[in-house]
Amino acid sequence: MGRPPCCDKADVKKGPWTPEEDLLLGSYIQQHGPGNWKAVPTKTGLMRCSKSCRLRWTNYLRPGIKRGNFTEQEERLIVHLQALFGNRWATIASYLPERTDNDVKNYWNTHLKKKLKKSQTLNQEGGAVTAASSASQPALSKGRWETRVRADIHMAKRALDEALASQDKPIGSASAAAAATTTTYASSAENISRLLQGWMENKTSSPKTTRSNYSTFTGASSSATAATSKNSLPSVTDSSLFNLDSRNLEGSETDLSHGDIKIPFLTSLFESWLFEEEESIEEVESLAYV
DNA sequence: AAGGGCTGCAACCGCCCTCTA
DNA sequence: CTAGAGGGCGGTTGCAGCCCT
Repeated sequence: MGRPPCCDKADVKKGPWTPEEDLLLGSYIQQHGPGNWKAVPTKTGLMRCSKSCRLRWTNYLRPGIKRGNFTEQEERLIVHLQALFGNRWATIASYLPERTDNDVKNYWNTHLKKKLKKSQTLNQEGGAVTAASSASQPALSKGRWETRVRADIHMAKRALDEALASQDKPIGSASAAAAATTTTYASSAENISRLLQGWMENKTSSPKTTRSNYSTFTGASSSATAATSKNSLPSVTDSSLFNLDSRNLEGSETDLSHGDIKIPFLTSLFESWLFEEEESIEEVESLAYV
């Protein structure tokens, strides 16, 4: 007994989006901005469900989305964040502003899972313990576990810093992204024109027009993230991050309700750890994975 | 060269949360 | 306070392209 579907399935088109549909959606959002998704299909004439429109925008048409291979730093960041937060892809993706949660999720499921499994096997043979495998380790004492979580946060933070430094690009947070609305929609015009151009080229010249080829044309500028800087990293105290309801915890591979440690405790712990002086980092790291 | 299995990713589904009337 | 609508999120599926035999 779930909710009724968001739209009448009989009238709704499904499957891959065409360039024409993308153009319609993109130009509508450029004019009106994202939101009020319910109205989008009727206003644009798209025979798509409102959710499908939102998904297409957030995962694909939205400016500032980086496509293609993940860098080693992004990879490391995902591994650390996954160890910390479990499968909360939206949270993890918020630390990778140019990637969507769907991208991160897909990358995890198709690449990193296998990679980690492989390295875990090697580690078991060799006796080493990696950060990524820590979630599957036997139960730790409370103090030990705290130390490990702390080290994880530090490592994640460091990986993020490294990633940011190497990108030499500013990072966006949800609130800052909202503030950058004007820039965002300005750049979507460029996005759409590139999209169409690519589509035309594909139609005329490419013998192997694929869905993914088409997809690459929507790789857009990073202007959506331009409004913020490295100094305004998304805070772990964001309600989104600590929206640790039962569903989230159940699905998480990292047990944040470990033993007697309750979520409010963790929240304050995270806050204090992240914003206090960076003391004894070496000590923390040396203790972390023993 | 062909075809069967595998892989990667876009899109869908359904549940949950939040907001508003 | 409550119910319903809209939006967000994570899990899963379907299919196009690739790879291997």
